[in-house]
Amino acid sequence: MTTEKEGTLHSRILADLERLILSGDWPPGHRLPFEVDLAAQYGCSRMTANKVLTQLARAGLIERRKKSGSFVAQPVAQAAVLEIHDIEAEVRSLNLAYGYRLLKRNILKAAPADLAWPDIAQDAPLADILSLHMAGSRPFCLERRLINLQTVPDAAHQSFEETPSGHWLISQVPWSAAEHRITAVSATAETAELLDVPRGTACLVVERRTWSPDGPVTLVRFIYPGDRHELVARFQPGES
Amino acid sequence: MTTEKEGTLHSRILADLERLILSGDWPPGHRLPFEVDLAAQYGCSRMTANKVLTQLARAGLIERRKKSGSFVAQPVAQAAVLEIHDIEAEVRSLNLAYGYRLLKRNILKAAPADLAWPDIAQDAPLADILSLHMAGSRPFCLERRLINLQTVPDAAHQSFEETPSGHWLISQVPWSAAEHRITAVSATAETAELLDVPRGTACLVVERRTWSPDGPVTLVRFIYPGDRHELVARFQPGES
DNA sequence: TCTGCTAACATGTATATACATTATCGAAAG
DNA sequence: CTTTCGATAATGTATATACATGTTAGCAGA
Repeated sequence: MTTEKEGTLHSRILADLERLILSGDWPPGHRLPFEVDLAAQYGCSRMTANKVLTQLARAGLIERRKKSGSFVAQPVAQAAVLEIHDIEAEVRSLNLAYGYRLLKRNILKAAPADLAWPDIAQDAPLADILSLHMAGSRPFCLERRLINLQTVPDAAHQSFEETPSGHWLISQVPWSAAEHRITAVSATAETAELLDVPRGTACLVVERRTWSPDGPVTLVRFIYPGDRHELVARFQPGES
Repeated sequence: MTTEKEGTLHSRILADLERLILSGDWPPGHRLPFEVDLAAQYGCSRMTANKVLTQLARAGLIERRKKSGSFVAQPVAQAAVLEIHDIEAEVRSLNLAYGYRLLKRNILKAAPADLAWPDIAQDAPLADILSLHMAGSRPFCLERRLINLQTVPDAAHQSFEETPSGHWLISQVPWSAAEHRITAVSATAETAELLDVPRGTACLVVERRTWSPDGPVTLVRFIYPGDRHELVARFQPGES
């Protein structure tokens, strides 16, 4: 009855239930108390219990069935949150000076042969931008970006000489869905030279496709020297 | 579950606000109506408006400030969901036969020199397991795992000759927090031989640390030949 | 026995209300 | 002119209540 936790009733109930589930005391499939019982047990109203259980259900920890009650969910496939940082912020967090260099910029009348973008028509007009992000005096990351000019026509008139295209795009396109593919490759001769690493160095490749409500926006491929970079993904059950 | 039906007031307001934000009609920084105004506008109570806004805030679409109001969030740091699949399921989804081979299994009285595990005391007893996951007749992924015997003492008595240690652990340790680090490396001579790839091949390395409520559970490093594997992370605004 | 209706039960959604919390602004005090 | 302090505005949390919805169990009737 006396839970040592401080704070709101809501968070106290939440913490209690989470602990019981995460610790395994309540195994998957176990039925938790009904809303009315929870309310009685904690001396709160059913609304409060309902909100806690709803939140647990959203977090995927429990499953709710009408008439039957609420049950501890089966531990499903882990979904970890991968934070894709802004490159400039990432460099600065390493206490290094950030630099940006535009290497190439073309307007294409059709998709390039060396970078496939499945969502795009073969003859879609594209901007094709190659640039380099620097950390201090060393190359940090090579960026190759295609922008769909049908969705973002203004990109055709941007030089991207000073501003990284990613920054500019964020200010243009509101919210978007994204998909990331992460692979490893050996640096080709060209890549190795641009990144100033030995040829064949293992590199981390992050390919991101972005959509806005209006359609595909951009495909961007980042190449990081693998020994100097890592992505971090965290999984906390019952977060938020 | 939260797949609200079309009819409910809650979901109608939610859909409306989401559309306004995602479409860019309300750009980042824009202040949305106060709870009382929303309630008036939709003819509902403030509680209902509050729940909708709370949900949008949890989804990361808006930011709430007392006294000031609620504002459309900046679409900056993208947090994408990385699905960490079970290896066996992953292999089977490629329509290949899954195979497992235990290569080495030791009980250590102290942390090994070649695989750092920051959360663990230097003299902690560990199980050290090296195994290979096969897809068809070819090596798919090399797994090196340390298990903290203080948290999972039973691991000392498991041979892991037939069952991958990951499967066994899931049945032992209920739920857990995890952190993944993803990097790229060139295959060492030993790695290359085990994976049956040329020496120096770029490989994707996924290192996962797992905690249970009782303490650190396991550190595992998966090495995939980079040209045969990719990780996928998706980001959908307004989920959960 | 099988079917179909009903009653109950648990959750889902919504309302009105109350008071707590907190950031901000402006006015009073130093 | 600066600091402090309180009023105010907005959100945060909680309550009691009401009715809707979907699911199950059990009972009635053919």
